[in-house]
Amino acid sequence: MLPFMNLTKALSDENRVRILLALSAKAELCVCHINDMLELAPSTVSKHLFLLRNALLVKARKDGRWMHYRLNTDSEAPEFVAQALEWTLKAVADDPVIQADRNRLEKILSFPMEAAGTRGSCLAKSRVQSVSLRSEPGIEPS
Amino acid sequence: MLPFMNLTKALSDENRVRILLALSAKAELCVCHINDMLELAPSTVSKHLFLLRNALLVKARKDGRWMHYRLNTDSEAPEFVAQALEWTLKAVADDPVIQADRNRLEKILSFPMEAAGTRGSCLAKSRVQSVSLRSEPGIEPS
DNA sequence: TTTTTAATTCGTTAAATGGCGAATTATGAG
DNA sequence: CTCATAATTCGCCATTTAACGAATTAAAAA
Repeated sequence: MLPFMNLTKALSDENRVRILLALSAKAELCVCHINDMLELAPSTVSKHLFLLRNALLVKARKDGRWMHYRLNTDSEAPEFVAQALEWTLKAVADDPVIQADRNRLEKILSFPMEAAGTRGSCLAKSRVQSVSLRSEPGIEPS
Repeated sequence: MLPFMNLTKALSDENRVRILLALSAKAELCVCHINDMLELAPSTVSKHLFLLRNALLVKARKDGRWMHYRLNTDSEAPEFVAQALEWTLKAVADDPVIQADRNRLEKILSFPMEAAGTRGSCLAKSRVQSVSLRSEPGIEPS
């Protein structure tokens, strides 16, 4: 019961669901990018990530001083976790909030020094000029 | 987003999950039987049932002064609700808490006036002699 | 009609949860 | 080594939520 309840509790917060969907779009994200996307304090995001990890929904990889999170789609993952992910991603993929997040993420990831892939990115935070959270789809690229 | 969050919040409480699994075993249950099974105040159970209904996980049918709840497996139910039910029932079906609930439910349902199916049952509450909640499977029939 | 009973609604309380900032830890840069 | 930065942990506050009992509503029984 406990693993299942950890999972449902993890899914019961909107910001945590937003994190999962961001990860579904990008395969792997640095914590600082998630911070930027959610516009929440790092300590808050850190707690969310802990709960997601505790629920086995995500895994973390340390790279220097950066932590990269990804969906736990590994084969060791329990089946009910895989099903939860599948279900969740499908259920909210088209939601306006999620679509706006995707747009924001693109902006955030494009900042550092061209598409370097991984690295040199967390300075971006100070530069992201408040892209107006949760504006509807047509935010205009630039 | 809101319908999905209503759903995950509904699933994030253990007692509500227990209700769902009880319904999965019996197809339809009177509120008073759920009260007995959970050993919670009627007002508490009522609120749980409201949240489950709000999440579209269950439906209610009024029969005289009794309310019968059942899983929402109707074809009108959104697909993500059906998937949530399928996922949930499978994930915890074998859990000790759920198994104990099943045993308790059998006892509770056997009380009224033989297997009348629907009716005359809620006097049972005062008669159920505290069957020791959450004892492991081997509770002994009688 | 009056009484009893099933269920819900309402009001209150205690516990859990989400949020933040400050302090801490770990690692790379100067 | 010293400083800066990414992330986490800790302590606190505001909000939410689960639980209860009392009051209310609805329907059958007396």
